[in-house]
Amino acid sequence: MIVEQSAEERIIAAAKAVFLEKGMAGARMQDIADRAGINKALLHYYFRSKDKLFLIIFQEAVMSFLPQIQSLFYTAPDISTLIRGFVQSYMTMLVNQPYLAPFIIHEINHNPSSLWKTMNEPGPGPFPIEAFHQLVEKEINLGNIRTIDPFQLWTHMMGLCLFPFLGRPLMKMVFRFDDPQFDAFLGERQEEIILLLTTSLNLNK
Amino acid sequence: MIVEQSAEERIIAAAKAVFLEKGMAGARMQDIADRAGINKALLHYYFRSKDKLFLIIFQEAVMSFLPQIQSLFYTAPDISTLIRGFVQSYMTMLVNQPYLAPFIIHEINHNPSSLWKTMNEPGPGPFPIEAFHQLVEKEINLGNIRTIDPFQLWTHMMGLCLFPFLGRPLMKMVFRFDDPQFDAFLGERQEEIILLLTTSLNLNK
DNA sequence: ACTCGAATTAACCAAATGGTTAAACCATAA
DNA sequence: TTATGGTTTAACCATTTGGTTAATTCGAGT
Repeated sequence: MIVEQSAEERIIAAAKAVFLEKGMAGARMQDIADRAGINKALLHYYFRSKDKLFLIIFQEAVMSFLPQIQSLFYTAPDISTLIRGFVQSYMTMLVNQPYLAPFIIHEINHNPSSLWKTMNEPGPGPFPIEAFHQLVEKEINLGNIRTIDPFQLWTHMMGLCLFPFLGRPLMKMVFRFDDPQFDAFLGERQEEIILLLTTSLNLNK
Repeated sequence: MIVEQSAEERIIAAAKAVFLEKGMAGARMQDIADRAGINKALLHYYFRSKDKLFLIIFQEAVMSFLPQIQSLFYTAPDISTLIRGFVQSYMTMLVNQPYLAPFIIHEINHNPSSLWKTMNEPGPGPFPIEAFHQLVEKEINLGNIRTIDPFQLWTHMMGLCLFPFLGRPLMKMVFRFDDPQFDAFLGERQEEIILLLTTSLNLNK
């Protein structure tokens, strides 16, 4: 059954699809209108310009995954819990929205300053890097993990999880995987990342 | 002193700069012409179209780093040597050409099929994933490293090295780093990646 | 000095693209 | 029934953009 949807909602959905696939520079207002099944003028009636519409989509994209991740960094009692929780929930979310990460990263790369505010202000708030920093240092002092720069560890966690989604087509070429094979690979990857990090940090006892 | 450069060379240099910064969709032929200090018609005189020019730049970009990496994967006698050599030469190259990785990955993501051939044929040849596969299995059988899927290990190596370059602006925001701080972070990262991988693989003896 | 072909440019063109306008449509309240 | 106000559209506009043309400049060979 088809759910009733207002024109505005259909526009948002269409814009999201087009922007995530083509990026700001590659997206076309006409494409969005066609996809939403409405006249192009209606786009400008609801959202004044391409930039305005893009900003809304970008904010929505950021909000759709940052908050849940951030809460983990605030609440996790120890590194082991944080790593497990992060890897699992982050990769699950990425599997469900595979275009999200490449989109956000690409747009930030091409317009860092103007999109910065968007990521900090009202919505998600700034990333709680301090909380993570303190947790890591606490664990080091307790002798639970080896000495490591928290920034390096954060980058490990992010890079290991994100890279397969940023470079999926490239990896499919190199590995000669089809989509099912790649998805299986992603499924196995969660435990592998957790294993890699915990063994190297001396958490495996 | 200014080195004499033919118009064609200046065009290539300008095109490289513009394409790497803005991507195919965001690049403008007029920008390239201005940057090269020549008339726009001359672009089409030397290179027929934007697509043709783009393809040349893309191929040049791929060729400027794939070959040296590939040779490592062919010649390394053991995993330990491969990891050290790869991380060091790969990250050095990325530091020197920070736009390269985001550019290639983004363009492949947006046109996988048509750029595929480019990456395999004449130039670099396909990535030697088999050689890597065999090396890893040999080391596992020799008991030198723990059991691990070679594809996962490959992804670890790539992701750990590449991610800071793909997400640099994002990370600068989260870490609140300026450029010197981030570069210092990158400098320390080489040894940290090597440490992470070797400890987790039981190579630290 | 002159010729000839390659290099270079100003001017131009057609299509694409973001955006606007004025009219038409349509539900609802008086 | 008919105002009324929000919604939707066809037609249009100005600018941008990739690409072309025809003329001009320039340098090497005669």
